[in-house]
Amino acid sequence: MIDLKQLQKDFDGISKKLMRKGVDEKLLEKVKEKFEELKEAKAAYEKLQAAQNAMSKEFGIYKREGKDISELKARVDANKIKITQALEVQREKQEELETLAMAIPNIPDDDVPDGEDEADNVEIKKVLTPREFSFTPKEHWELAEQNGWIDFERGVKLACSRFSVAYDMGAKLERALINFMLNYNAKKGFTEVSVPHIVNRKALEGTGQLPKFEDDLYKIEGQDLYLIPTAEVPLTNLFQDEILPADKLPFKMTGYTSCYRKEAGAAGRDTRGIIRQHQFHKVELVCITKPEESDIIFDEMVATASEILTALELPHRLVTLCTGDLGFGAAKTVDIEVWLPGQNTYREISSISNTRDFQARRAKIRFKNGKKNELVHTLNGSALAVGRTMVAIMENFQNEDGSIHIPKALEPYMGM
RNA sequence: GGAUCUUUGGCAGAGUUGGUCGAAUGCACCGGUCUUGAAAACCGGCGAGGGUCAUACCUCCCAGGGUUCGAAUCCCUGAGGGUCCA
Repeated sequence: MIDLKQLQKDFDGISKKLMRKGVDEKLLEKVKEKFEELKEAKAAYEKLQAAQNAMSKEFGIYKREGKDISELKARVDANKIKITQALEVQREKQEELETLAMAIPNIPDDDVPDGEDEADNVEIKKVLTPREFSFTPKEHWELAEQNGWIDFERGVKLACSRFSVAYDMGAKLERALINFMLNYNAKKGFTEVSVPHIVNRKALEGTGQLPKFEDDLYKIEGQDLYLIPTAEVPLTNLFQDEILPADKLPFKMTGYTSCYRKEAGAAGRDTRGIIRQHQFHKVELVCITKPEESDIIFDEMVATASEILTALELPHRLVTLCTGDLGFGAAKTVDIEVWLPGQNTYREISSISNTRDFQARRAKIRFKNGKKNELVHTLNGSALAVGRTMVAIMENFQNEDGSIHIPKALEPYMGM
Protein backbone atom coordinates (compact mmCIF):
# COMPACT_ATOMS: atom_id res chain seq x y z
CA MET A 1 0.00 0.00 0.00
CA ILE A 2 1.33 3.38 -0.91
CA ASP A 3 1.20 6.30 1.51
CA LEU A 4 -2.15 7.99 0.86
CA LYS A 5 -1.27 11.03 2.91
CA GLN A 6 1.80 11.49 0.81
CA LEU A 7 -0.28 11.08 -2.33
CA GLN A 8 -2.58 13.81 -1.12
CA LYS A 9 0.26 16.11 -0.17
CA ASP A 10 2.42 15.60 -3.24
CA PHE A 11 0.03 14.33 -5.87
CA ASP A 12 2.04 15.44 -8.88
CA GLY A 13 5.31 14.02 -7.62
CA ILE A 14 3.90 10.63 -6.63
CA SER A 15 1.73 10.20 -9.68
CA LYS A 16 4.66 11.03 -11.94
CA LYS A 17 6.66 8.25 -10.33
CA LEU A 18 3.82 5.77 -10.50
CA MET A 19 3.12 6.57 -14.11
CA ARG A 20 6.57 5.22 -14.87
CA LYS A 21 5.16 1.91 -13.77
CA GLY A 22 2.14 2.31 -16.00
CA VAL A 23 -0.38 3.35 -13.36
CA ASP A 24 -3.26 5.34 -14.78
CA GLU A 25 -3.30 8.88 -13.43
CA LYS A 26 -7.09 8.80 -13.44
CA LEU A 27 -7.01 5.95 -10.95
CA LEU A 28 -4.75 7.99 -8.71
CA GLU A 29 -7.01 10.98 -8.92
CA LYS A 30 -9.90 8.78 -7.94
CA VAL A 31 -7.98 7.46 -4.98
CA LYS A 32 -7.10 10.93 -3.84
CA GLU A 33 -10.72 11.99 -4.15
CA LYS A 34 -11.97 8.98 -2.22
CA PHE A 35 -9.40 9.56 0.45
CA GLU A 36 -10.69 13.07 0.96
CA GLU A 37 -14.27 11.88 0.97
CA LEU A 38 -13.41 9.32 3.58
CA LYS A 39 -11.82 11.96 5.75
CA GLU A 40 -14.95 14.06 5.58
CA ALA A 41 -17.21 11.13 6.28
CA LYS A 42 -15.08 10.23 9.25
CA ALA A 43 -15.17 13.73 10.65
CA ALA A 44 -18.94 13.86 10.33
CA TYR A 45 -19.35 10.51 12.01
CA GLU A 46 -17.05 11.41 14.87
CA LYS A 47 -18.87 14.66 15.48
CA LEU A 48 -22.13 12.81 15.90
CA GLN A 49 -20.47 10.35 18.20
CA ALA A 50 -19.08 13.14 20.34
CA ALA A 51 -22.59 14.51 20.69
CA GLN A 52 -23.90 11.10 21.61
CA ASN A 53 -21.20 10.62 24.25
CA ALA A 54 -21.92 14.02 25.75
CA MET A 55 -25.63 13.33 25.95
CA SER A 56 -25.06 9.94 27.49
CA LYS A 57 -23.06 11.60 30.22
CA GLU A 58 -25.85 14.06 30.86
CA PHE A 59 -28.17 11.13 31.12
CA GLY A 60 -26.31 9.81 34.11
CA ILE A 61 -26.42 13.21 35.79
CA TYR A 62 -30.14 13.66 35.11
CA LYS A 63 -30.91 10.30 36.59
CA ARG A 64 -28.88 10.92 39.69
CA GLU A 65 -30.60 14.23 40.24
CA GLY A 66 -33.98 12.72 39.53
CA LYS A 67 -34.72 15.02 36.60
CA ASP A 68 -37.12 14.20 33.79
CA ILE A 69 -35.29 12.47 30.95
CA SER A 70 -37.94 12.18 28.29
CA GLU A 71 -36.81 15.25 26.37
CA LEU A 72 -33.17 14.20 26.46
CA LYS A 73 -34.07 10.72 25.36
CA ALA A 74 -35.89 12.04 22.34
CA ARG A 75 -32.81 14.02 21.30
CA VAL A 76 -30.54 11.06 21.84
CA ASP A 77 -32.75 8.74 19.83
CA ALA A 78 -32.81 11.15 16.91
CA ASN A 79 -29.04 11.44 16.98
CA LYS A 80 -28.69 7.71 17.03
CA ILE A 81 -30.38 7.33 13.68
CA LYS A 82 -27.97 9.86 12.22
CA ILE A 83 -25.01 7.96 13.62
CA THR A 84 -26.10 4.73 12.03
CA GLN A 85 -26.38 6.46 8.68
CA ALA A 86 -23.05 8.23 9.02
CA LEU A 87 -21.34 4.99 9.92
CA GLU A 88 -22.77 3.34 6.86
CA VAL A 89 -21.46 6.12 4.64
CA GLN A 90 -18.04 5.92 6.22
CA ARG A 91 -17.88 2.16 5.74
CA GLU A 92 -18.78 2.48 2.11
CA LYS A 93 -16.09 5.08 1.48
CA GLN A 94 -13.55 3.03 3.36
CA GLU A 95 -14.27 -0.04 1.29
CA GLU A 96 -14.20 1.85 -1.99
CA LEU A 97 -10.90 3.44 -1.10
CA GLU A 98 -9.34 0.18 -0.03
CA THR A 99 -10.34 -1.61 -3.21
CA LEU A 100 -8.76 1.14 -5.26
CA ALA A 101 -5.68 1.72 -3.16
CA MET A 102 -4.79 -1.96 -2.74
CA ALA A 103 -4.49 -2.21 -6.52
CA ILE A 104 -1.79 0.45 -6.74
CA PRO A 105 1.73 -0.94 -6.98
CA ASN A 106 4.73 0.32 -5.09
CA ILE A 107 6.55 3.45 -6.22
CA PRO A 108 9.73 2.53 -8.11
CA ASP A 109 13.01 3.98 -6.86
CA ASP A 110 14.36 6.85 -8.93
CA ASP A 111 17.35 4.81 -10.09
CA VAL A 112 15.17 2.04 -11.53
CA PRO A 113 15.54 2.21 -15.33
CA ASP A 114 12.51 2.87 -17.52
CA GLY A 115 11.38 0.00 -19.70
CA GLU A 116 8.61 -2.15 -21.05
CA ASP A 117 9.58 -5.69 -20.17
CA GLU A 118 12.52 -7.93 -19.35
CA ALA A 119 14.27 -6.97 -22.58
CA ASP A 120 14.86 -3.53 -21.04
CA ASN A 121 16.43 -4.80 -17.83
CA VAL A 122 19.93 -3.49 -17.28
CA GLU A 123 22.86 -5.79 -16.69
CA ILE A 124 25.02 -4.84 -13.71
CA LYS A 125 27.77 -7.41 -14.11
CA LYS A 126 28.66 -10.95 -15.09
CA VAL A 127 30.31 -13.35 -12.65
CA LEU A 128 32.41 -16.32 -13.85
CA THR A 129 32.84 -17.20 -17.50
CA PRO A 130 30.72 -19.96 -19.02
CA ARG A 131 32.74 -23.03 -19.85
CA GLU A 132 33.49 -24.05 -23.46
CA PHE A 133 31.91 -27.33 -24.49
CA SER A 134 33.57 -29.69 -26.99
CA PHE A 135 30.14 -31.20 -27.64
CA THR A 136 26.62 -29.86 -27.82
CA PRO A 137 25.38 -29.50 -24.24
CA LYS A 138 22.02 -31.10 -23.48
CA GLU A 139 19.09 -29.51 -21.72
CA HIS A 140 18.44 -30.44 -18.12
CA TRP A 141 15.29 -32.50 -18.64
CA GLU A 142 17.15 -34.80 -20.95
CA LEU A 143 20.03 -35.19 -18.50
CA ALA A 144 17.65 -35.64 -15.58
CA GLU A 145 15.86 -38.47 -17.31
CA GLN A 146 19.00 -40.10 -18.57
CA ASN A 147 20.54 -40.19 -15.09
CA GLY A 148 17.33 -41.33 -13.46
CA TRP A 149 17.22 -38.26 -11.25
CA ILE A 150 13.82 -36.89 -12.11
CA ASP A 151 10.63 -38.71 -13.08
CA PHE A 152 8.20 -36.44 -14.86
CA GLU A 153 5.51 -39.02 -15.73
CA ARG A 154 4.93 -40.24 -12.22
CA GLY A 155 4.73 -36.68 -10.88
CA VAL A 156 1.88 -36.14 -13.28
CA LYS A 157 0.29 -39.42 -12.24
CA LEU A 158 0.33 -38.39 -8.58
CA ALA A 159 -0.93 -34.85 -9.07
CA CYS A 160 -1.05 -33.22 -12.48
CA SER A 161 1.28 -31.64 -15.00
CA ARG A 162 4.09 -29.51 -13.60
CA PHE A 163 4.76 -31.95 -10.78
CA SER A 164 7.73 -34.29 -10.71
CA VAL A 165 9.51 -36.83 -8.53
CA ALA A 166 13.22 -36.91 -7.74
CA TYR A 167 15.17 -40.12 -7.09
CA ASP A 168 18.50 -41.11 -5.70
CA MET A 169 21.24 -38.62 -6.54
CA GLY A 170 18.62 -36.17 -7.79
CA ALA A 171 16.79 -36.25 -4.46
CA LYS A 172 20.06 -36.12 -2.60
CA LEU A 173 21.28 -33.15 -4.59
CA GLU A 174 18.10 -31.29 -3.76
CA ARG A 175 18.58 -31.90 -0.06
CA ALA A 176 22.28 -31.09 -0.27
CA LEU A 177 21.55 -27.76 -1.92
CA ILE A 178 18.99 -26.79 0.72
CA ASN A 179 21.45 -27.50 3.49
CA PHE A 180 24.32 -25.84 1.72
CA MET A 181 22.32 -22.68 1.11
CA LEU A 182 20.90 -22.48 4.62
CA ASN A 183 24.34 -22.92 6.10
CA TYR A 184 25.85 -20.36 3.80
CA ASN A 185 23.17 -17.83 4.67
CA ALA A 186 23.60 -18.53 8.38
CA LYS A 187 27.31 -17.86 8.00
CA LYS A 188 26.43 -14.47 6.51
CA GLY A 189 24.38 -13.59 9.57
CA PHE A 190 20.90 -14.70 8.54
CA THR A 191 19.04 -16.54 11.29
CA GLU A 192 17.40 -19.76 10.20
CA VAL A 193 13.64 -19.82 10.68
CA SER A 194 11.22 -22.68 10.02
CA VAL A 195 7.72 -21.46 9.24
CA PRO A 196 4.23 -22.77 8.33
CA HIS A 197 3.58 -23.52 4.67
CA ILE A 198 -0.04 -22.54 5.10
CA VAL A 199 -1.06 -19.01 5.97
CA ASN A 200 -4.26 -16.99 6.27
CA ARG A 201 -5.62 -14.22 4.13
CA LYS A 202 -4.31 -11.45 6.32
CA ALA A 203 -0.75 -12.62 5.88
CA LEU A 204 -1.09 -12.67 2.11
CA GLU A 205 -2.58 -9.20 2.14
CA GLY A 206 0.29 -8.02 4.29
CA THR A 207 2.87 -8.94 1.67
CA GLY A 208 0.69 -7.93 -1.29
CA GLN A 209 -0.18 -11.28 -2.91
CA LEU A 210 -3.83 -10.60 -2.12
CA PRO A 211 -6.21 -9.28 -3.22
CA LYS A 212 -4.59 -8.91 -6.64
CA PHE A 213 -3.12 -12.31 -7.29
CA GLU A 214 -5.68 -14.70 -5.89
CA ASP A 215 -5.67 -16.75 -9.13
CA ASP A 216 -2.12 -17.86 -8.59
CA LEU A 217 -2.65 -19.25 -5.09
CA TYR A 218 -3.81 -22.64 -3.89
CA LYS A 219 -6.63 -22.11 -1.42
CA ILE A 220 -7.63 -24.64 1.23
CA GLU A 221 -11.25 -25.44 0.60
CA GLY A 222 -13.69 -24.16 3.18
CA GLN A 223 -11.04 -22.37 5.21
CA ASP A 224 -9.42 -18.98 5.23
CA LEU A 225 -6.06 -20.59 4.44
CA TYR A 226 -3.72 -20.75 1.48
CA LEU A 227 -0.54 -22.61 0.55
CA ILE A 228 2.36 -20.17 0.52
CA PRO A 229 3.70 -19.11 -2.89
CA THR A 230 7.00 -18.16 -1.23
CA ALA A 231 8.52 -18.13 2.26
CA GLU A 232 8.52 -14.35 1.97
CA VAL A 233 4.90 -14.42 3.15
CA PRO A 234 5.30 -16.16 6.53
CA LEU A 235 8.74 -14.68 7.19
CA THR A 236 7.69 -11.09 6.60
CA ASN A 237 4.38 -11.45 8.39
CA LEU A 238 6.03 -12.87 11.49
CA PHE A 239 6.07 -9.30 12.73
CA GLN A 240 2.72 -8.21 11.39
CA ASP A 241 1.03 -5.73 13.71
CA GLU A 242 4.08 -5.38 15.93
CA ILE A 243 6.16 -2.49 17.11
CA LEU A 244 9.75 -3.67 17.24
CA PRO A 245 12.47 -2.24 19.45
CA ALA A 246 14.92 -0.25 17.33
CA ASP A 247 18.02 -1.87 18.79
CA LYS A 248 16.81 -5.32 17.65
CA LEU A 249 16.89 -4.27 14.00
CA PRO A 250 17.79 -5.39 11.46
CA PHE A 251 16.21 -8.84 11.55
CA LYS A 252 18.02 -10.94 8.99
CA MET A 253 16.32 -14.25 8.37
CA THR A 254 16.66 -17.22 6.10
CA GLY A 255 14.21 -20.06 5.68
CA TYR A 256 13.59 -23.04 3.51
CA THR A 257 10.08 -23.93 2.34
CA SER A 258 8.35 -25.51 -0.56
CA CYS A 259 6.46 -22.96 -2.64
CA TYR A 260 3.11 -23.59 -4.26
CA ARG A 261 1.91 -21.69 -7.30
CA LYS A 262 -0.86 -22.30 -9.75
CA GLU A 263 1.17 -20.64 -12.50
CA ALA A 264 -2.01 -19.32 -14.02
CA GLY A 265 -1.10 -17.38 -17.12
CA ALA A 266 2.06 -19.37 -17.70
CA ALA A 267 0.36 -21.88 -19.99
CA GLY A 268 2.76 -23.24 -22.57
CA ARG A 269 5.83 -21.71 -20.96
CA ASP A 270 8.64 -23.93 -19.68
CA THR A 271 6.51 -27.04 -19.87
CA ARG A 272 9.55 -29.24 -20.25
CA GLY A 273 11.61 -30.00 -17.20
CA ILE A 274 11.50 -28.40 -13.76
CA ILE A 275 12.00 -24.73 -14.54
CA ARG A 276 8.39 -23.95 -13.75
CA GLN A 277 6.65 -26.30 -11.31
CA HIS A 278 3.53 -25.98 -9.18
CA GLN A 279 5.57 -27.03 -6.18
CA PHE A 280 9.23 -26.10 -5.86
CA HIS A 281 11.83 -25.69 -3.17
CA LYS A 282 13.34 -22.38 -2.30
CA VAL A 283 15.64 -20.95 0.32
CA GLU A 284 14.59 -17.42 1.06
CA LEU A 285 16.12 -14.36 2.67
CA VAL A 286 13.91 -11.82 4.42
CA CYS A 287 15.10 -8.72 6.24
CA ILE A 288 13.28 -6.23 8.43
CA THR A 289 15.25 -3.02 8.68
CA LYS A 290 15.21 0.62 9.59
CA PRO A 291 14.60 2.78 6.52
CA GLU A 292 18.09 4.24 6.47
CA GLU A 293 19.82 0.85 6.39
CA SER A 294 17.69 -0.97 3.83
CA ASP A 295 19.94 -0.12 0.89
CA ILE A 296 22.98 -1.60 2.59
CA ILE A 297 21.09 -4.74 3.56
CA PHE A 298 19.79 -5.01 0.03
CA ASP A 299 23.33 -5.11 -1.30
CA GLU A 300 24.24 -7.72 1.30
CA MET A 301 21.40 -9.93 0.16
CA VAL A 302 22.36 -9.64 -3.50
CA ALA A 303 25.97 -10.42 -2.61
CA THR A 304 24.98 -13.46 -0.57
CA ALA A 305 22.89 -14.96 -3.37
CA SER A 306 25.63 -14.29 -5.90
CA GLU A 307 28.30 -15.80 -3.64
CA ILE A 308 26.34 -19.03 -3.35
CA LEU A 309 26.39 -19.38 -7.12
CA THR A 310 30.07 -18.57 -7.21
CA ALA A 311 30.75 -21.19 -4.54
CA LEU A 312 28.87 -23.66 -6.73
CA GLU A 313 30.99 -22.55 -9.71
CA LEU A 314 27.93 -21.45 -11.65
CA PRO A 315 28.35 -18.52 -14.07
CA HIS A 316 25.68 -15.89 -13.58
CA ARG A 317 24.86 -12.25 -14.09
CA LEU A 318 23.08 -9.57 -12.13
CA VAL A 319 20.44 -7.36 -13.71
CA THR A 320 18.40 -4.46 -12.44
CA LEU A 321 14.76 -4.83 -13.37
CA CYS A 322 13.25 -1.98 -15.37
CA THR A 323 9.97 -0.35 -14.35
CA GLY A 324 7.93 -2.59 -16.63
CA ASP A 325 9.33 -5.81 -15.21
CA LEU A 326 9.26 -4.72 -11.57
CA GLY A 327 6.92 -6.71 -9.33
CA PHE A 328 3.83 -5.26 -7.68
CA GLY A 329 5.31 -4.62 -4.25
CA ALA A 330 8.89 -3.85 -5.15
CA ALA A 331 10.53 -0.43 -5.23
CA LYS A 332 13.65 -1.99 -6.65
CA THR A 333 14.64 -5.48 -7.74
CA VAL A 334 17.86 -7.14 -8.78
CA ASP A 335 17.54 -10.49 -10.51
CA ILE A 336 20.31 -13.02 -10.63
CA GLU A 337 20.33 -15.08 -13.79
CA VAL A 338 22.30 -18.29 -14.02
CA TRP A 339 23.93 -19.50 -17.22
CA LEU A 340 22.22 -22.54 -18.77
CA PRO A 341 24.43 -23.94 -21.56
CA GLY A 342 21.72 -26.38 -22.67
CA GLN A 343 19.38 -23.47 -23.32
CA ASN A 344 22.29 -21.22 -24.28
CA THR A 345 20.90 -18.40 -22.17
CA TYR A 346 20.78 -16.83 -18.72
CA ARG A 347 17.68 -17.71 -16.66
CA GLU A 348 16.37 -16.19 -13.43
CA ILE A 349 17.43 -18.09 -10.33
CA SER A 350 17.01 -15.38 -7.72
CA SER A 351 15.07 -12.18 -7.35
CA ILE A 352 15.91 -9.74 -4.60
CA SER A 353 13.59 -6.87 -3.81
CA ASN A 354 13.42 -3.91 -1.52
CA THR A 355 9.74 -3.14 -0.88
CA ARG A 356 10.65 -0.16 1.34
CA ASP A 357 7.60 0.53 3.55
CA PHE A 358 5.03 -0.84 1.09
CA GLN A 359 4.52 -4.18 2.83
CA ALA A 360 5.19 -2.70 6.26
CA ARG A 361 2.27 -0.31 5.81
CA ARG A 362 -0.08 -3.11 4.85
CA ALA A 363 1.18 -5.50 7.49
CA LYS A 364 1.62 -2.75 10.13
CA ILE A 365 5.20 -3.61 10.96
CA ARG A 366 6.76 -0.71 12.82
CA PHE A 367 9.63 0.10 15.12
CA LYS A 368 10.14 2.57 17.93
CA ASN A 369 12.29 5.36 16.64
CA GLY A 370 12.88 7.29 19.81
CA LYS A 371 9.39 8.27 20.85
CA LYS A 372 7.75 7.79 17.50
CA ASN A 373 6.60 4.67 15.78
CA GLU A 374 7.85 4.39 12.25
CA LEU A 375 7.31 1.87 9.49
CA VAL A 376 10.16 -0.53 8.86
CA HIS A 377 11.49 -1.51 5.46
CA THR A 378 11.07 -5.10 4.35
CA LEU A 379 13.26 -6.91 1.85
CA ASN A 380 13.10 -10.36 0.39
CA GLY A 381 15.03 -12.48 -2.03
CA SER A 382 15.79 -16.03 -2.96
CA ALA A 383 19.12 -17.57 -2.08
CA LEU A 384 18.30 -19.57 -4.03
CA ALA A 385 15.59 -21.37 -5.97
CA VAL A 386 16.63 -24.99 -5.43
CA GLY A 387 15.10 -26.59 -8.53
CA ARG A 388 16.66 -24.08 -10.85
CA THR A 389 20.00 -24.49 -9.15
CA MET A 390 19.74 -28.21 -9.88
CA VAL A 391 18.98 -27.37 -13.48
CA ALA A 392 22.07 -25.18 -13.62
CA ILE A 393 24.28 -27.83 -12.06
CA MET A 394 23.04 -30.46 -14.48
CA GLU A 395 23.62 -28.32 -17.52
CA ASN A 396 26.92 -26.76 -16.47
CA PHE A 397 28.50 -29.89 -15.02
CA GLN A 398 27.47 -32.37 -17.69
CA ASN A 399 29.96 -34.62 -19.45
CA GLU A 400 29.84 -35.76 -23.03
CA ASP A 401 28.37 -39.14 -22.07
CA GLY A 402 25.53 -37.39 -20.20
CA SER A 403 26.91 -38.07 -16.72
CA ILE A 404 27.04 -35.17 -14.28
CA HIS A 405 29.63 -34.35 -11.70
CA ILE A 406 28.90 -32.55 -8.47
CA PRO A 407 30.42 -29.16 -7.57
CA LYS A 408 33.18 -29.48 -4.97
CA ALA A 409 31.36 -27.29 -2.46
CA LEU A 410 28.50 -29.80 -2.30
CA GLU A 411 30.56 -32.93 -1.79
CA PRO A 412 30.37 -32.85 2.01
CA TYR A 413 26.60 -32.51 1.73
CA MET A 414 26.20 -35.47 -0.63
CA GLY A 415 27.71 -38.05 1.67
CA MET A 416 30.64 -38.31 -0.71
C1' G B 1 -15.54 -34.82 21.34
C1' G B 2 -18.23 -33.10 26.41
C1' A B 3 -18.07 -29.81 30.90
C1' U B 4 -16.07 -25.67 33.18
C1' C B 5 -12.98 -21.48 33.87
C1' U B 6 -10.20 -17.77 31.45
C1' U B 7 -8.39 -13.68 27.60
C1' U B 8 -7.22 -6.28 30.31
C1' G B 9 -1.48 -1.37 28.70
C1' G B 10 6.05 -4.04 27.79
C1' C B 11 5.11 -7.75 31.85
C1' A B 12 2.33 -8.86 36.32
C1' G B 13 -2.40 -7.66 37.95
C1' A B 14 -7.19 -4.70 39.92
C1' G B 15 -11.72 -3.60 37.81
C1' U B 16 -17.81 -8.32 36.64
C1' U B 17 -24.66 -4.69 41.42
C1' G B 18 -23.43 -1.26 33.41
C1' G B 19 -22.19 5.75 33.73
C1' U B 20 -17.14 9.97 37.07
C1' C B 21 -12.44 3.56 33.54
C1' G B 22 -8.44 4.24 28.53
C1' A B 23 -8.46 1.84 32.87
C1' A B 24 -5.91 1.27 40.24
C1' U B 25 -1.41 -1.00 41.82
C1' G B 26 3.49 -3.31 41.35
C1' C B 27 7.64 -4.21 38.12
C1' A B 28 10.21 -2.61 33.89
C1' C B 29 11.49 1.84 31.18
C1' C B 30 12.74 7.37 30.59
C1' G B 31 14.01 12.28 32.99
C1' G B 32 15.50 14.75 37.59
C1' U B 33 17.35 15.30 42.96
C1' C B 34 21.05 13.01 45.98
C1' U B 35 26.24 10.60 45.05
C1' U B 36 33.29 10.88 43.18
C1' G B 37 30.34 7.20 40.19
C1' A B 38 26.62 3.51 40.74
C1' A B 39 22.79 1.27 43.80
C1' A B 40 18.99 2.62 47.27
C1' A B 41 15.58 6.55 48.40
C1' C B 42 12.58 10.56 46.74
C1' C B 43 10.06 13.68 42.71
C1' G B 44 8.07 13.63 37.68
C1' G B 45 6.83 11.06 33.08
C1' C B 46 5.37 6.59 30.74
C1' G B 47 -0.21 2.04 25.94
C1' A B 48 -1.78 2.34 20.61
C1' G B 49 -4.23 4.38 16.18
C1' G B 50 -6.77 8.48 13.87
C1' G B 51 -7.43 13.82 13.97
C1' U B 52 -5.43 19.10 14.87
C1' C B 53 -0.47 24.18 13.88
C1' A B 54 -1.54 22.72 18.83
C1' U B 55 -5.84 21.71 21.60
C1' A B 56 -10.61 19.62 21.25
C1' C B 57 -12.53 15.26 19.65
C1' C B 58 -13.04 9.90 17.88
C1' U B 59 -11.56 4.66 18.28
C1' C B 60 -9.17 0.38 20.77
C1' C B 61 -9.70 -3.78 27.47
C1' C B 62 -8.85 -11.42 22.10
C1' A B 63 -12.19 -11.04 17.27
C1' G B 64 -17.19 -10.33 15.33
C1' G B 65 -22.26 -9.34 16.40
C1' G B 66 -26.28 -7.89 19.97
C1' U B 67 -28.97 -5.41 24.34
C1' U B 68 -28.81 -0.13 26.26
C1' C B 69 -29.26 6.86 26.15
C1' G B 70 -24.50 4.58 27.90
C1' A B 71 -20.45 -1.81 28.23
C1' A B 72 -13.83 -3.71 29.94
C1' U B 73 -18.33 -4.81 32.80
C1' C B 74 -24.71 -8.09 30.38
C1' C B 75 -26.09 -11.69 26.01
C1' C B 76 -24.69 -14.62 21.43
C1' U B 77 -20.93 -16.57 17.97
C1' G B 78 -15.84 -17.56 16.94
C1' A B 79 -10.48 -17.95 18.13
C1' G B 80 -6.45 -18.73 21.77
C1' G B 81 -5.14 -20.61 26.77
C1' G B 82 -6.07 -23.54 31.54
C1' U B 83 -8.52 -27.53 34.28
C1' C B 84 -11.64 -31.79 34.60
C1' C B 85 -14.27 -35.85 32.03
C1' A B 86 -14.53 -39.31 27.94
